[in-house]
Amino acid sequence: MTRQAPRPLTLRDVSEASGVSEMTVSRVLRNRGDVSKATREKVLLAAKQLGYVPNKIAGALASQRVNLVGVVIPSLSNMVFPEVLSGINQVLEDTGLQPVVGVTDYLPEKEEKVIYEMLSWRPSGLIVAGIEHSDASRAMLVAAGIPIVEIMDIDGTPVDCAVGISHRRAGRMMAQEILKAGYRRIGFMGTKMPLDHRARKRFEGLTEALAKGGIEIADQEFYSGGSALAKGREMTDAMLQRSPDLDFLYYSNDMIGAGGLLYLLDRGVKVPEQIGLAAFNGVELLQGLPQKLATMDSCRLEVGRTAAEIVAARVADPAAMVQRVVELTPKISFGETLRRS
Amino acid sequence: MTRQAPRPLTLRDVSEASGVSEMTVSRVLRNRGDVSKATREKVLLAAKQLGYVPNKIAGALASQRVNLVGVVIPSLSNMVFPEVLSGINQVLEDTGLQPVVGVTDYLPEKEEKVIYEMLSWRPSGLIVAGIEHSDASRAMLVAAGIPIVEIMDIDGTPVDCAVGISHRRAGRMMAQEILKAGYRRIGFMGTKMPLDHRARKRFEGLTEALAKGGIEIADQEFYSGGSALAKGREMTDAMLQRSPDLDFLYYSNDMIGAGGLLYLLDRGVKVPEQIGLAAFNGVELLQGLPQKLATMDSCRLEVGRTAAEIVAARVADPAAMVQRVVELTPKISFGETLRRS
DNA sequence: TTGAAAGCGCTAACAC
DNA sequence: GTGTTAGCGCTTTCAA
Repeated sequence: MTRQAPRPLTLRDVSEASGVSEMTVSRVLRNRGDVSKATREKVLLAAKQLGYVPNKIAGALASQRVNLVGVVIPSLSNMVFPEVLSGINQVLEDTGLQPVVGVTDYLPEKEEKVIYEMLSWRPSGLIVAGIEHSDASRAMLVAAGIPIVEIMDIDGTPVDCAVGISHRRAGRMMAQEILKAGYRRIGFMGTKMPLDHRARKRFEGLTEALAKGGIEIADQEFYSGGSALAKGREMTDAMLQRSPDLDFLYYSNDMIGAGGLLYLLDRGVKVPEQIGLAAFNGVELLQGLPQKLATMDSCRLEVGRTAAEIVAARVADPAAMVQRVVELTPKISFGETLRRS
Repeated sequence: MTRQAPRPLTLRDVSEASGVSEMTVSRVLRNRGDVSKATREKVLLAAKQLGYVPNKIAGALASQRVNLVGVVIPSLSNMVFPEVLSGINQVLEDTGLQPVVGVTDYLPEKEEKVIYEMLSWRPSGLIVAGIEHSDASRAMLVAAGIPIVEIMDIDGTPVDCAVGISHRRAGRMMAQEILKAGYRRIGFMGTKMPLDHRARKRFEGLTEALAKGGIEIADQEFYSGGSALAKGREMTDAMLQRSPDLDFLYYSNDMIGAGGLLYLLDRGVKVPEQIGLAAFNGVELLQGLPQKLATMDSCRLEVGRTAAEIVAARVADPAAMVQRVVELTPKISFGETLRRS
């Protein structure tokens, strides 16, 4: 039942097997410096035959260089974060840098822990979702002395760099479209927001811009946990029971929006004539719904790509000039659930 | 624009600041050995004031222990893998072990690269999705001398341990239900399968068991890329145009199944009377659909948890007796799209 | 083009 | 309870 744990191979083993000094073996394996073709081949052969896998721990300690980039995100179950990861991956793949993911579950204490753990591996850079952090987290980030990119939100003061959209502005933009379309009795549904700062900012932007048009949110409902699609149905049902006169429903994410849409269609409600709908994120899923939901693109892939590019540039040249705050512009997609004026 | 990169703090800095030897500082910071309360507090204070973050690279090299567990999965955009990760996380959280994720995009060459990179960090264990690997990958896994758990598929010979369901059996189980319900003209839709061994095995199990009932797949269609929900619609449309006499559609995953269901409901097709439907995975999303789709649970959370438990047990005690192959049983959920006999 | 020596920051093992 | 010594497996630096 026990698997024998053989002593892992070292450079020395390859050195002895090939009759070449450890130093030269190291050079061959890293493609550094000039090594004669003959030596190179001897070394490569020996390494392959032995099945040698270099020890990056020792390498990193000796060279003081680590090809790791920490990525700290709140969740993996919300599809938006894997998408950001994809963008990061795409860019890092060509740079020799490797992302290492940490998940915080939206908890500041856990974020502290994750950041601490990551920094203890001395990564070359760190990408962190959100621009709000505990004092302790900020202090660690500042002291780390590596490129830090805060992503997905630019409403605040970044530790170092920030890439993302303004969620307040996104909320305002949607509010303006809602007003322009002539909707007046507006209901809001979303996650409980104490810790989801981006959802909160969208809500604030929305209410602020609606207020300028002389309108207040007529009803609101929050959820946490469970199947978002099902929650969208439930909340929509509950809200329309309570406030049957609503003519517009804004959902803080696409999944609950999709649930709401399916619910209304089931009921034979005419969308967008009787009730208009809009959501947020622009997830791919929406493409398959019976009716296209109005939403806003949160630029997830581009956020990831840009953040990774900044890190890569700064790793390559610590003095590189990079734009400190990159604001991306969410595009509204009107779909078929928002009356056009 | 440049951020000064201060020399990172070392144990020595804490030692000097606190007037305690490096060794004792190390002991305090790791909660090892007996240290007087007074010393401990002096050290902790100094460490906190300086903002010291231990260097795990040096620690790992010195102690020959790394609290990392590699997790190799094909994709992050397919929700099933984040769910497995959740299970792994839940268990590892209490053990001091940390998952490190690598993504292969279903490509064997990339899997090799990812495994190689991971092993070069000398993790304490490795969890790999799938039981099919290139010879090179297998060789590395065998030679690593650490606990290896292959997950999500047990139809094959594991390198070390395996946890998951039998996809062949899952395919057979569903076929038996389809036959029992009296469906006869069956269409299959799924991803292109050359590299998705689990989907292929489900397909094989399905056809095999149908054959025993004297039935052959009447039509089939494969896709890759794009929004799965939308693809489900498109494929269903295409297939029913081509083979209007089908009375059952089997989808190799829930997303395309959901797309197909929405399509049929749009068209006013009576499900499951006119056409029966079934899919695979048991994702949460299905809860919000207008009609509950028949599916099978792939036990993702439990797979993750069990794999992590095995790794944790073997890390704690390399001689620990663990079950080599853990077969979980997928539960059929009949939903409302499969006629009951 | 190759090799030898020194040391990265920490911990195991042993002394006191 | 605390300190000292000797590496961990590599890479840097310098010499040949």
